[in-house]
This record gives sequence, C-alpha cells and structure tokens, in this order.
Amino acid sequence: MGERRMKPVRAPRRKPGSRVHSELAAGIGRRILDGTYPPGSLLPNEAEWGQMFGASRTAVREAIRTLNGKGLLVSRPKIGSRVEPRERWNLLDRDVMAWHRAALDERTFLLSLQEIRRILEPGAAVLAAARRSPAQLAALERAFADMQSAEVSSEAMVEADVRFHLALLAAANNELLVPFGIVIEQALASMFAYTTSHAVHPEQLLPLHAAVVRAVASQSPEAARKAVTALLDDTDETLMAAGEA
Amino acid sequence: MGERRMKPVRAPRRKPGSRVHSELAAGIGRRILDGTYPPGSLLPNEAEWGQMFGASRTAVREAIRTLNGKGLLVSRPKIGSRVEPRERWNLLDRDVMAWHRAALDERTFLLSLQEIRRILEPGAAVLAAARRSPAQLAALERAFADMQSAEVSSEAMVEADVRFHLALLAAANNELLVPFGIVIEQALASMFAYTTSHAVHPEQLLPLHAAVVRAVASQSPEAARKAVTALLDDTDETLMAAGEA
DNA sequence: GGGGTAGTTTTGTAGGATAAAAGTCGGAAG
DNA sequence: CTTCCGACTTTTATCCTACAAAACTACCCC
Repeated sequence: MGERRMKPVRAPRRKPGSRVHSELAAGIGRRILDGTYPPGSLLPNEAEWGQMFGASRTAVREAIRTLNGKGLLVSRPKIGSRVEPRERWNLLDRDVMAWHRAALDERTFLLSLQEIRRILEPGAAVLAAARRSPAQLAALERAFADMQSAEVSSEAMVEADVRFHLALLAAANNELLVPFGIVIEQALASMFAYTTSHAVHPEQLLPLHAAVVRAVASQSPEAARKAVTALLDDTDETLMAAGEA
Repeated sequence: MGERRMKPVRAPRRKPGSRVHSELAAGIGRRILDGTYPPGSLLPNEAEWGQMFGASRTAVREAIRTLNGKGLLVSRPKIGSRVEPRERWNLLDRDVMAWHRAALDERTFLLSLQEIRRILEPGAAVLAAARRSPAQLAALERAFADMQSAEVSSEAMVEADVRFHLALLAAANNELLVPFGIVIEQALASMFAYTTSHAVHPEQLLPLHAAVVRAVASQSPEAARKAVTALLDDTDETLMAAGEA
C-alpha cells in the first residue's frame, strides 16, 4: 500500500499569538471591548502602553496598527488614538469577536449569535442546495460522517459539527458568506461548553443533520431551508432550556 | 544669518489614508486580492517591499501587521509572509472589500453583494419591525424623508438611501448585523454608478421604501419582510436589465 | 547512515532620532 | 478689545540600526 510517509514532524508549533505585539493588541483590544475605553475616549499614548506592558514603542505601534485595521480606533499625530464608535468596529473579525465574547455574558453572546444564524443559515442552505458542486457536497457528507462516528459531546463531535456548517456555507458559493463562518465557529464552540449538560434531544442531532445532507444532495432548496431551520429550532430549544435551569 | 523661509502653509489636509503604511497596506492588499500573490504563495520579504515602495522597513512592517489582522497573510521568522487561504480572508472588512471590488468585474461584484442582501435584509427587517426603538424608527423616517426631498439619481439620494438601509439594520438591535452595513454601502454606491441610466422603475423607489417604513412603524414583521423583499426585487430587476443592455 | 549542530535567512523586538500634524497660548496689529 | 498669526508643545509617523528568535539547510561527527 503506497502510504505516504508519516514523518515524525514534532510540532512545537507555538501559537502565532504569543508575539509581543499580538499580546499588546489583545490587551488593548479587550480593554476597548469591555468598555474600559469607551467609544470616543482617548487611549494612553504609545509610550504609556509601552511602560504598562514592558514593551518597546515599536511593538505598541504594531499592535495599534492591527487594531486600527479592525476599525476599533484611529490615530492622529498630536491627538493620540481615539476609540471609534461601535458601528465602525468589525465585530465579524476573529479577534474582535473573541474579545467581545470575553467581555459579554456567555448566554447573551450566544443568543446574539443564534439570531444571526437564523437569518443566515437558511438562506445559505437554499443557495447551497441550488448550486453546490459535487466536491462541496462530498465535503458536507464527510463532515456528517465524522459526526456519526464521533462520540456524543466529544471534542471531535464539535469539530465535525463546525466543519459541517462551514461546508454548508462554502457550498453556497458566495464568498461574502464565508466570513460569517466565524459566527458559527464561535457559536458552536460556546454551545459546547454551555449545553453539553443541558441538551434536550441529543438523539435528534444526527437525524436533523442528515436531513440537511439529503436536501443538499438532492438539490432541493426548500427542503434544505426547512431542514436547517429545524436544526436551529433544536439548538434554540436547548439554549432556552439551559437558560431556565 | 538665520532667515526663516516661511512657506505659504495653505493646509493641504491630507486624507488619513495617505500615510505611508496605509499606502503600503493598500498596495500589497490589492496585489493579494487581484491574484498577483495567490493563497499559499510567499510574498517578497520586508526589505524588498521597502525597496519597491521606497519606504522603510518599519513602514512595511506596519502595513503587513494591518494585513495580518485582516486575515490576508501570516508571517513567520525565516519563512516570510505567506498568503492565507481565501476562507480566512475577512472580506467584510472595509479595506478588503474595496480591494476586492477593484479586482473584480463590477457586475459580478454587484450580483454577489445583492445575494447577501437578499439573505440578510429581510431577516433584519423582521427583527427591526419587532423591536425597533422609537429613536430608531425616527432615524429610519428621517432617512426616508431625505430621500423624498432629494433629486432623483443625485448624490444626496444615494446617501439617504444608504442611511435608510443602515438605519434598518441598526433597528434590528443585533450588533453583529452592523458590520454587514459595509456590504450595503458598497452595493448602493456601486449601484449608483451602474444603474443611474438603467433604472427600470425609478418611480417605484419611494413607494417601495415607504412600505418598509410603514411596516416597521406599525411593528409588522411579516409586512416588513415582504416590503424589503419587494425592494430587493426591484433592484435585481434593474441589475438584470442593465446586464442585458 | 543518523542525528545533532552550526549556519543562514527572515521576521520580531528594542531604542533612538527626526519629521509632520494639530492643538495651545501669547503677542502684535487693527 | 478683538483678531489673527506664529512659536511652542505633544503625540503620532517615519526612518535607521542593532540584535534576538525562529526555522530551514547543510554539514560534520559518530
């Protein structure tokens, strides 16, 4: 059997976020998202941040450049860096989303994500059913198969579940839908921590996903919409039940 | 000796995007979006960019930090900066969207935006009708009034139209919908240039918007959904007609 | 031949120097 | 007394240099 060599590529693989400027960006970003520095307020200047974090001005500037690009603040000479109004913030950015999540009540955050999913995923399912490629269908089916073979409430299950929904988005063949994938990632990851102990119909999970696969496979947009909606209904039910507990 | 040459300082008022690092970010970003450097490829190193643009390594690094934050690339020592796969790109970022638009056929770009609008705006309208605050309704009505008093196909009309749709999004009271506003901004701005000469039912524009206002005012989610859908149908019709011309 | 190690390339961080922007304030002119 | 202009000042913007750390290469020793 022509196996590919499995080279023992030991991966220390430090997270790319361990760089000084990343730490700084996260530190400042969190303080903005949690309201320590509200929109319109002036941040400490670069030298002060440097002292606070024990970093050079170079590192501070790179961090601020990152936040700048995410729409959290604008900098001007002699003025300093001012926090932008919330509507300029790019909440769909991975980092911003993470800082936002950290600053919010878990349940509030989840409800807000679910709302977006309810708007987006049925529409994406319709497009996916209408024009998924064979390869995209295969990716969806593969994710589903992995869900079937994973233990309930395991890491592997969540991973496959996320992959399932991302595959559905991708199958819609509209690039602008892809960035919304982080909403799904965050939602499902949070959900995992939040609902493992509260799942209302754990036995429904696979059948509900199966219906989505069938609808997309048979290119039935309306069926796909309904199947995804049913899936979201189930999630909502779990969320509600957990909320009352 | 000290003769001070006083120069006629008539404030040139440079735009905030005219900073060197911004130019660099745009220059590199465009090259990524237009496929000059495809996903997975290695970018020139920092020194080379510096030479290309006649800028210092510091400026290059700040530009790369920006692009990094937008998910376009990742950098590692000794490796360099590698373009990320497209699904990591944050296409809903203002800058990335602009570079994307520049790299794409105008019509293709518009169709892709319209597709997203069709998915999101009806859903947002439902939420808006259900729970807009009086102030949010007032903002929507104000935008509509400005549309009424603006000349057809004028700058003012487009501006008010954009404001109308952003107000609708804001009224949905879900923060995660707000970043999506840039899709609307780009869509309507492009549409303006694209359809001024091709509008199919220019006289329908105001009545269609009026229906949305009424539905949101009377807190009728279903009516709001239908009104927004009708609005999008009209836009699509114009787009299609322009496409055939 | 295998495995560790020195070498090399590229980004990461530090720190300093100067330029440019955009307020503040004072003083001269009307 | 008011107005306007220029020096002053603060903070970001840019450039520069030096060194550290990472990760791939290649070589050398066993």
